[in-house]
Amino acid sequence: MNIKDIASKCNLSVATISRVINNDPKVADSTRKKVLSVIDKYKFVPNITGRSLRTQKSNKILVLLPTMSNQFYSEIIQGIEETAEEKGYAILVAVTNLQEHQEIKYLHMLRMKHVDGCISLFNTIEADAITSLAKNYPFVQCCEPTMTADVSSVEINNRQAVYDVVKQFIDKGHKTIGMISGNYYKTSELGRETGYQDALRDHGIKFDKNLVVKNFYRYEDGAIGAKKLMAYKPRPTAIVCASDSLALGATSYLKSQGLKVGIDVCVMGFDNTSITTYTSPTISSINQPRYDLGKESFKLLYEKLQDINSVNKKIILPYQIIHRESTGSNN
Amino acid sequence: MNIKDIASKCNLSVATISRVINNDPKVADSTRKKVLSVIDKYKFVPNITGRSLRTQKSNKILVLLPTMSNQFYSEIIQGIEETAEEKGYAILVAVTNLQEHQEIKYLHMLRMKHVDGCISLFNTIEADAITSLAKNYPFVQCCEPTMTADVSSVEINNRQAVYDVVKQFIDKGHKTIGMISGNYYKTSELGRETGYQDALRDHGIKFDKNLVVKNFYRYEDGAIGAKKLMAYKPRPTAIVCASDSLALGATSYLKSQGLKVGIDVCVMGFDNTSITTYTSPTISSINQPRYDLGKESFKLLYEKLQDINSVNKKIILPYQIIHRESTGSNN
DNA sequence: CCCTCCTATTTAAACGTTTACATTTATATT
DNA sequence: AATATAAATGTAAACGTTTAAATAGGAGGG
Repeated sequence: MNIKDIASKCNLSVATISRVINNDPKVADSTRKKVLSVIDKYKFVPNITGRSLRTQKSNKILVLLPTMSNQFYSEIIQGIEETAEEKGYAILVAVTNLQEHQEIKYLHMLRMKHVDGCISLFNTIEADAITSLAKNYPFVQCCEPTMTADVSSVEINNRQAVYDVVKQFIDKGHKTIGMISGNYYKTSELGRETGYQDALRDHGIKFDKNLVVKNFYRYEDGAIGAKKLMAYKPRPTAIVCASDSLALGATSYLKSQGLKVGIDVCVMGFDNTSITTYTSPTISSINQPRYDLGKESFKLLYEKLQDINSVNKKIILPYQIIHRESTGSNN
Repeated sequence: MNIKDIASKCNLSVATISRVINNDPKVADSTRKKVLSVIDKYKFVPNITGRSLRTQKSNKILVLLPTMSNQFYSEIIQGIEETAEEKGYAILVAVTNLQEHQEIKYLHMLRMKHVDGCISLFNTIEADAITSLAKNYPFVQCCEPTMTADVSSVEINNRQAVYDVVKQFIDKGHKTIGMISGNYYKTSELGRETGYQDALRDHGIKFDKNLVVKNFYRYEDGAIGAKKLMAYKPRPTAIVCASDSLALGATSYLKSQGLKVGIDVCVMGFDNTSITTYTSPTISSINQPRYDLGKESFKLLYEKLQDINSVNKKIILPYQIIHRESTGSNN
């Protein structure tokens, strides 16, 4: 069943059928009604490949993830998906596992026209490559824009978020505050570390690099980080972590040492993933507006899909600091 | 740059170029070499849409997920992806959020020929619909085959897994064993509950439905379930859960009541997601071979892609019971 | 030198759309 | 009624491939 079959059943040309399908106003109401009824009767659905070939559009966009096993991305994808669907785009999710060759392979889909555009949650390729990619293809970075690359992006103000948290700690009387971070050396991570340093500086506390432990983002690394920090003299009374898994690992180490988390030592996570409420104590965290990060990313991409030469925008969305038991809150 | 351009640069017809691209043996070695060098020189990549239109194949398969926010699916998808790629298939991930209309929408991609086949991790539509779908399109169910549907599937023996766990508990002297399960009433869930009942029966313990609490699969439901079970007289000394999140919730409730998990009460989870090692105590769990579940699913799908009339197979893969602190293990 | 039989290559149709352009039909204007 | 204008519909090319069927070019046999 194709458009030709429908045409012959309607005693019309394929062009008219196509016009009805595409809501072209230049077709008589009576004709339109007849065509629609036949389409409905035979449950005809236009072949997307034929359409793609003719229009040179796939109406698909690629969403590039570093990993599937981070709960954080789930809601971002939902935000992208629902917004994209409204505009007639389907999404295709690919996972790089932080492998550059995988990333390159998937980005190739843009050049091969398998997809019309791409929203990337994490890139390992260098800034120049990103800039040139973004110049030639609809491309948006979400949460983790590549520094110095000229590209549209959506993120939160990571620096300010950690700044606020550290300031709150200081205001509450904490004098020795540690940080457990990662070793990706990417925008969000560096922003968070800068926020930490800036807050200390602005409140008259001297920065000591021994109070910042950098490693991977795994649970274990949180525990290792906490152990190192607890060896510092005087013992830190607050720790801000660059992810929830780090905060969780840190918490577990602190508990194992008989320290009361939220009383003896406060711990702040990052991303507000659901795991923060599954633990004892529950973990305070910085919430990113995940759904909206996805939604705004697609909106930016859509501008590029309409006009590849449209100006690159950098969108910053608000975050929230959520206090739970690990920072002494009881709710 | 299309196949025609390459042809004219080679002074050959498009047919020959196409043959080279598709490794057709009926082309002279010298010609092949020349064509390949030109293709390489211009970095030509065949347009997939043109090919799809002509061959009536998309070389894409759909992977249908109930949710993105379950760590469990991540590795299954990886197994599918890597196996699919070897055969030249790309995967397209879609999320139903357990909404039937979403599921129907995505399954429509099969009929619309957007994808050549589908591996589904969870279906809500009825058995007859699955059977008829599987008869007409390459379709495989992974982990959660629809009962009574005639369809290829891959899963573990859920009944046996729980049977083994309960038997181990009994062998260790436990007399009162509770279960916290879900209320999906799907194959895996019912299998797990049957395993629980059968193990009790086979070892002379009378089944009491008050020792099985059914609710959602959320963390909270684990806590609620544990609370109910702890009210039972005599107090259960072991609990087997239908998921890790339930086990986690149960554990947190037990701890809040001053009970030592792994000593006073043993808790067993299901799926062996990474969270089981992030908690204190660490949670014992039943491991499903996730990567292989994905891999074997694609292999089954591939048989269907080759011949839609090939016989439906049911593959059962092995599981492992992983003991951690929550069942008294100390490693 | 002619014929047969391969092998290598070309030709042209087909896949299912969309759309610029051409044509027909209806309506309005004089 | 004749003409101009607008609206509705039709025609045919184009998108980039693959692949039957046709054809050309040799090699080998007689």
